[in-house]
Amino acid sequence: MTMDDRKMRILQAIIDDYILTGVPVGSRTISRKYETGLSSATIRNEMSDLEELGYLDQPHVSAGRIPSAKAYRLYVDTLLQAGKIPNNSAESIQAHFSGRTRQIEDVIDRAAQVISSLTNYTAVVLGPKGKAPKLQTVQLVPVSRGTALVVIVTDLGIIRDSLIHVSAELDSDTLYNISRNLTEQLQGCTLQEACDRMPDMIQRMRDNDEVLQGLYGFLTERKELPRTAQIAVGGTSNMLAYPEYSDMEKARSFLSLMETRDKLEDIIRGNGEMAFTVRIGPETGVPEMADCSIVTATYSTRTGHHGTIGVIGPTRMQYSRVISILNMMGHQLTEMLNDDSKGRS
Amino acid sequence: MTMDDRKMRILQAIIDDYILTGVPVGSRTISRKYETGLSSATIRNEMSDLEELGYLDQPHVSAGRIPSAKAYRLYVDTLLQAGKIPNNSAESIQAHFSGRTRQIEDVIDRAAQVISSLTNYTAVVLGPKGKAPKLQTVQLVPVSRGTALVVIVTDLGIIRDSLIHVSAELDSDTLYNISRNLTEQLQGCTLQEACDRMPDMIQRMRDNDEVLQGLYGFLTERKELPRTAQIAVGGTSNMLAYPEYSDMEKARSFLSLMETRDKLEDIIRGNGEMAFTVRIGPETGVPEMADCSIVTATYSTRTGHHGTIGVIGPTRMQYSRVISILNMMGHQLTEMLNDDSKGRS
DNA sequence: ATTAGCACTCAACAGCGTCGAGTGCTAACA
DNA sequence: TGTTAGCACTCGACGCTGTTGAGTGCTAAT
Repeated sequence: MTMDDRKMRILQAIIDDYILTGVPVGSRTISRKYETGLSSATIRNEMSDLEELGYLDQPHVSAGRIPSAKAYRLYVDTLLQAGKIPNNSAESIQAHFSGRTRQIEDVIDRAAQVISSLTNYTAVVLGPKGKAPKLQTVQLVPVSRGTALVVIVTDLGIIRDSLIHVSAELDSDTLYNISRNLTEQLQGCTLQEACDRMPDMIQRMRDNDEVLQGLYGFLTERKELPRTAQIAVGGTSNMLAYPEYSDMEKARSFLSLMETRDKLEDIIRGNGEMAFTVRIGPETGVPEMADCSIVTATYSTRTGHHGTIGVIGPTRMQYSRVISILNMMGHQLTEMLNDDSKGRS
Repeated sequence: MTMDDRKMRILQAIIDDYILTGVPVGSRTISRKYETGLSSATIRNEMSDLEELGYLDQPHVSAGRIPSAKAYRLYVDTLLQAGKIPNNSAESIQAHFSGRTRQIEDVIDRAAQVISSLTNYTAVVLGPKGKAPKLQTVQLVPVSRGTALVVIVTDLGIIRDSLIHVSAELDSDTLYNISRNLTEQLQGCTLQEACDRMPDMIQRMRDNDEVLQGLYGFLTERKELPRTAQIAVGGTSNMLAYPEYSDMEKARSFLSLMETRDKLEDIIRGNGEMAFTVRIGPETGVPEMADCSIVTATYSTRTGHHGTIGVIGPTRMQYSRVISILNMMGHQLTEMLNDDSKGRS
């Protein structure tokens, strides 16, 4: 027995209906609402076949069928092949980003909110990441007598700042000179390389021992922390609205997963820099998400780093809608982050 | 009829038991577990009195009693009067802050996590706020040809940064000179004052028109945004574990409240700078939190600004434990933020 | 190949009795 | 007068039962 066109259409109808209602769908429903040409009995036979082929599951004998992960996979694949991604709601996404100057954190945060409110699922947005960021500028800003703020600008645009102690005598000008010196010597280095070079520099620049030591300590601490990358989550409460999560225990474990940002980042970041990823149920590799799907898209910055935006929802997700929205949002972010007049990367 | 000592002890016992179990408590339980000297019948009479006085509610006639908000209020008040705040777990809080250099955001975030994991309730931590922050330093850091990063340090320590456009000719030194100039003129101003002065300055410093314009735009946008103050939430999923929230709809509205940071800030920030606040049930003024309590404490920075830490839990919260933990944490934060060698304010 | 008909299955739901925790009242007691 | 024992009563929780309805699978007819 093999998959023919009619089976395909019936499967499609079943999936559509299930996505809509969330209730196991029976042969009668399909015959009435979708495939008008056939009687329920015929549909029944086809459904029986589809079950044997692994596309349908039956919660129990006298209930309707629900699509299996395999069915969703097929569904999504044909969806993507056909390029059936509607392009509506473009302007509405833009409308949500009204302000002009924006920090990357704000943008990410906002994006997560917009996506979640547009989709009614949970949205996750990850900041840009990729090859090791390169130093562009190092600057020491005097704050008060004896303390200075370290500002480090990388091509990722991530500013890491921290107070360090400096001797009280160092005035603004001196700090500036040190900064220029440092910038010249370290420009283009990765954080790692900068760390490696510091001991050497400390040797040479005897005078400003204390400053450099402080900076060194700062760098060694920060260099291994791309972990605390920007991550924003929106609409976690949306998931509770779906009957899939009417089980409290499930809901709890899901929410607590959303709270542990580290794990969440691993899950979302996932496989590389593909434009799209759709992981369905078990494909997510996360037991807590056995009946969730994750759809991700990427955006990129001027400097060639990639960020990820993702939606987490029940397996019976409105895939085409979600993919469309993520698509739009990806473009929108890429645009915003590459256009300096509006934002910064 | 009036409140005597025995009634008080019985009420105490009822509250303790209810906090422990979450189940309406009956006269028999009290007679057996707590007030061994009296029979259940006596307790019953007393409970009947307590109900009449408004300290107990009866979910239905043949169930036990549960404490009313008024009872919790009395309970907490006597608790605070007696100064019965245990001082354990001090070291354990310290242990959770291991790293050295820390950004305020990290500290806040971490604090929320620590509190929520220690209490098993939901924790909210607000960054410092108070009188309008005063400018300390303004610095323009060159990023790439034609763009510069604005770094503004205030006595709140909040660094607001944004890219602005500058003419490509301006090199690092020029930017530095402008920065020094700006710093000299604006030091000690509030953001508002700085905004007011800018037009004047733009007149005078013709040369650097573009830079100042950009800065002006930046300031006007930022000055009204103490709203996006730092706020961190931890352990929202904890609440789902309490039977109070076994109702999905309630849980959802609670979670969605936790997601709208603006409202949340208003709720937590609450009344001024009192060392402690305990708001019980209706006292919170938030309908979604009709059966929640909110306990808050404050911490302060070297510069006299105050931040707030809060715990949100069911009305039958372990008040003494929570208050104790918040107390410790408040001290800990105050200490960390005032000690420059460990953190920065 | 499709369809109509029929027997069968099973979750959901409502009704019913039982159980047990808890109350309120009254009468007896110290 | 305050305390206690006893008893009738209430009411949610639980388990059992029968009914209903959606849905299937099979078979025979078209």
